[in-house]
Amino acid sequence: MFSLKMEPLPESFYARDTVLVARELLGKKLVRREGKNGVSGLIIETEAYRGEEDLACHCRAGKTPRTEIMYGPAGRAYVYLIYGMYWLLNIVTEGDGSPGAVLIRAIEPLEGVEIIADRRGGQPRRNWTNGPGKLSRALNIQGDLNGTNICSPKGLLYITEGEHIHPEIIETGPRVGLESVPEPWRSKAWRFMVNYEKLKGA
DNA sequence: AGCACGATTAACT
DNA sequence: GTTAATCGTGCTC
Repeated sequence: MFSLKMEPLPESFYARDTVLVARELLGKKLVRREGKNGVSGLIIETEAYRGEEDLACHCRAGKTPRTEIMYGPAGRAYVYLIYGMYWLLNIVTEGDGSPGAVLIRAIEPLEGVEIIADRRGGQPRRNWTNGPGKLSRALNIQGDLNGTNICSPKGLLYITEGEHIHPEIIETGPRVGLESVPEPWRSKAWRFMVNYEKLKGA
């Protein structure tokens, strides 16, 4: 039986305020398709990066070859390499010409757990996908996915409805790793997390 | 052309 | 708590 919940979220979901999209992505299901294999997880942590004025956003440098994707239509993957070895997955938000993106920081594995276990071998389960570089390793997300349209049902990467998250188990705080970023951007509470222990207990 | 550094992670002491 | 790994990007010369 075909389920509407399997449909990727439409571009209109992402073409809204970046901070709102970051919050609403909690509980959604991130799906990576690789041939006949599928790996997925529930999004449990995100961060918003919005506009050229946000000195933590790569867009602070304006439109460059790297940031160009964030100036285009919403619902595309912005994937970039950091520290020469970790790929980080973002989803482009806002409208054409208004740059912004949501960093996916952590997921809870749902499907393809054996594949994830292989790729994250040697690590305890709780450390499989609890960081942006780790989840990219688990889902085989690399630079070739930069620019991918994540609204396509046949795509290599997309997001569907997942679980409803009760507001009481959502936590917020400053974004991670911005020690050298000036205020007020360093302290903006644009990080959103699901308290997963409470989620499982619910 | 050269350089400093980063939205991180894992392995150290 | 501390630190190495490793390279694309944006800025300076």
